[in-house]
Amino acid sequence: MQIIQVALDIPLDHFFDYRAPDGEILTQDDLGRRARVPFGTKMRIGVIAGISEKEDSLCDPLRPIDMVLRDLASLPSDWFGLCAFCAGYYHAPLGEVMLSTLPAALRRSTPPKSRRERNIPSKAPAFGAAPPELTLEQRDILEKITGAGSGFKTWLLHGVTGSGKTEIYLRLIERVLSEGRQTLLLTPEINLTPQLESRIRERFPDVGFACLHSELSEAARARNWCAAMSGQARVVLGTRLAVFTPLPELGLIVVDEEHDASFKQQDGVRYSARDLAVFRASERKIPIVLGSATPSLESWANATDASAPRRYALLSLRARAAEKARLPLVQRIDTRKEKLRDGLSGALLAGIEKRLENGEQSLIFLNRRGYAPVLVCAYCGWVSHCERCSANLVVHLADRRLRCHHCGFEQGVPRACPVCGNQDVQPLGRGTQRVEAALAECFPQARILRIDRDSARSRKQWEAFSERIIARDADILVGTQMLAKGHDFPGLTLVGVLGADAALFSADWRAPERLFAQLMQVAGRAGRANLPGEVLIQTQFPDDPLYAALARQDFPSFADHLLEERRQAGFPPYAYQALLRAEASLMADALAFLSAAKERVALCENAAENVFVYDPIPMRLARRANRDRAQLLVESPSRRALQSLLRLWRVAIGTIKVSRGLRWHLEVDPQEV
DNA sequence: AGCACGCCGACT
DNA sequence: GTCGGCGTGCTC
Repeated sequence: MQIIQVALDIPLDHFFDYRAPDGEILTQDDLGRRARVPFGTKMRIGVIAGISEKEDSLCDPLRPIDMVLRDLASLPSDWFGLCAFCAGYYHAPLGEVMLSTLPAALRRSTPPKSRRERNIPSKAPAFGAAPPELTLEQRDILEKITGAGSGFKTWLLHGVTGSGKTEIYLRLIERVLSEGRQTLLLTPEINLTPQLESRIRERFPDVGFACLHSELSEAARARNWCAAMSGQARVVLGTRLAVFTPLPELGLIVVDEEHDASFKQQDGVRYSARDLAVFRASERKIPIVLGSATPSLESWANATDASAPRRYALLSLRARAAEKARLPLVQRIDTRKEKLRDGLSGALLAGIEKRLENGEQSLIFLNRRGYAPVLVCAYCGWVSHCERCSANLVVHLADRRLRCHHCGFEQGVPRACPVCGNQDVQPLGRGTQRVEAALAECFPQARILRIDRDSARSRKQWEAFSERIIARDADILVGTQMLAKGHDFPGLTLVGVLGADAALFSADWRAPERLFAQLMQVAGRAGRANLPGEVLIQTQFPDDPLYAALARQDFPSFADHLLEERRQAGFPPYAYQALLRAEASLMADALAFLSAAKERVALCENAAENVFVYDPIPMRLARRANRDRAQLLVESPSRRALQSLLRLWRVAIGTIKVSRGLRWHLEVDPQEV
């Protein structure tokens, strides 16, 4: 009798055995097909992961598969390999990995009808818009990549904004297309970078193209995913979830903005799409290009560290490619010496004034939305604290609400202090709304646009803003990191940076690296066309090496400096980490669970050798939405050692009796510790 | 993870 | 007398 192993979205490490549907015999061709199976009292969709033969007498009484779904081709074996690697490395149940990476529509029995074909692809690639002339540097880099052949190699392409990374991607894609192979292009948050999509479509108008991201409708996602799997789509552009898309003729992977934190999945299976992409390229024996103006320190170390194996090859684009455009001039404004008006220095105000006179645009970057981060009572010291979180409620004056940015709780802004009744309640600190208001007062004639998650909620709104900016229908832009990504704004010649200092002294030791990347990115918004750009950074610490390196636009020396610090401190990338996180209604329960887990490390034979286990501690945001959160860090200089401990440890943790309502999960290579 | 089974308190 | 609380254990 046939035994069919079916992967189901159940947090257990094994598959479930079924027999074939009555009167049917499955073939190897059914491996990788979806199947509807009875499970408990209900039907579920799973993936057929194994077919074997066993003598009838040895078989447990198995339930039959209800139906093998043959509407789609079978999932290919390299897809199984990728899922298995992901499950193994991130210690997630394999069935959960396999099912959660399928488009939701395919996890149901009746996937959406494939509607009329859109952008019918012709197999022969036709090329559209004439490509721009390459610079010497670009040509050199392309020669290096193509000269290395079509086998596995990881390239780290380091190039500042505007240096022409995208053109390199397009040329590589062109080449891969002409070889009859597919390209997978991963990008962080697609709604902020619609111009990448349009550039690809323009350049390759007759080539099958599909994008994959969470803003697509369920049906569209399933359709595009199928187009990728069938080979109809030759170029696939997507966010992190697209790394799992089956691509039968994959010839190249590109990860743009490879340092971006959004490549790491933050819930469910906590994988890094960038790292999985490198694995996938190595398995498929194809090249992969990681591109960034500010590579992650992990990648930078892999490409430059002389004391470690060089896993990546570094390619640098130093010059801006576009028409004689120069790097922006970065200046620091010492706010200890200057008197500020509503947080704005005279130099910055003068700079804005000048741009207004010249009909150019200014951008004020402040990574804090809302009007003010907290409301305080000047009399009794009451602060607007969230009832459910260990965080303050942010003042949103636009709609007179206090809002928690962590749990969504909100209430009206009180007229008086809820504790002592004093009327003197004041917003403390500054967010984008407050800066917008201050600028409106300073420059009543200016057209000011505020762009943050509150004002640009959808891709549509964001695009409408973009169009207004490009049409010069705005003079001053105030915004968060949303503004740092995306479109080129040709009229923009001044970038002002406010409130960046906090990241220099953050408890999160990755904060400086993120700040540098953000500032580099936002600085790159200034002066892209023929107009030279200027960046003014307001700071109390103008001598900080971060700002000094930024003023020189010198990522390599800043990265080398940080890497040296990390090496001495034994931090990643010179150590490998994993976190065990727990959350419960009571902090004591979460901590008790983690302590029990720590004790069980001793049960893991000698796998704990060379692995350091810290003590359980409350998380930085200790309480969120009425749940107390704590974590336990484990760390090792050896990835292998860490992995072998995690394998045993996870099983041992599973034996801990947990009180109802306690949740836990393991996170490998955490972003924030 | 769901979902059933199961064994003890306050209600028509 | 039952409706329902959530503790425990299983799902091929």
